[in-house]
Amino acid sequence: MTETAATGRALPHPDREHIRLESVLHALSDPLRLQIVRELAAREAELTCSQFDLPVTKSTSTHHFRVLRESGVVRQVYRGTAKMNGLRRDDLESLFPGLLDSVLAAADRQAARLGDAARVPAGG
Amino acid sequence: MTETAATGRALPHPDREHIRLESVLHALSDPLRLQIVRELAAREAELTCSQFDLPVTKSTSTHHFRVLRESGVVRQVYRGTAKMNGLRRDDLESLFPGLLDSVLAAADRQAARLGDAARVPAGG
DNA sequence: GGACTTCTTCGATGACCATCGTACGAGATC
DNA sequence: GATCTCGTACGATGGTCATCGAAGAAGTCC
Repeated sequence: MTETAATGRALPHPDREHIRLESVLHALSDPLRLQIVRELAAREAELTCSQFDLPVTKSTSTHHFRVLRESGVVRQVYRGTAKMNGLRRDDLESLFPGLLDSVLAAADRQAARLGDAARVPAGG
Repeated sequence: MTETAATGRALPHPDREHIRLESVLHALSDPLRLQIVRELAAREAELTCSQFDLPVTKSTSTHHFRVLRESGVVRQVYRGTAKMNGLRRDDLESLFPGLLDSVLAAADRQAARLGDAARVPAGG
């Protein structure tokens, strides 16, 4: 099958009302995690952890995804052996209107300004 | 005199183009620092360090103000023995349009939601 | 000049964090 | 069931960070 596993392992997520601004800002203040969120936003789709080309080992990668999940920025769901990551846009928008978009726009701007372009903007 | 000292001690600030989004987010991700920024924004004026009622010692306070200054969030200027703190609204707005306001609005919203009200919103 | 106020600097401390490597667990495929 | 892929868990490590207390520097006021 193709939709077997999502049932097996469940991951702990904070409820919408437990998401804290400080935690979200902290999650986004790491370059790697900000990068992850930017790609997630740019693709507007759920992505597996391994689809991100991160310059760190898998352990470290797991760590960063967990920080993003525990802060309420992303939602993670198992699909077979893969773990799908999706931005919690609705929850964030409801709690902090405009915040995520401001941060994403700021990140795009800064990337363009610093020449880090060719990463997310166009969509690869 | 009343405007003697501003000349004496100068404090290092990042130029506008050296302000990094990640550093700003990191600076804002600490509850105490976010509190400082909220008060600064609410009062729309420069405030001395001691006008903030922070539940920490002066050393710690100095530390937090320095993080805010070095990340480019606030501008600090000596005025006699006091140190005036002002939000770098223009610089931040120019670099990251809408970001600061989103964060401030998010902070107000969260404070209201969590019952931390009576702090900044009304202005005392 | 002496006392007072305001903030700084230094050293220490305990917490947290980003990183790694290795070993393991859960599904998928054959 | 063997094997492969994807991600987790654990332990270690080096770095940063928030915090404090005590001593000091800069300015103001009498």
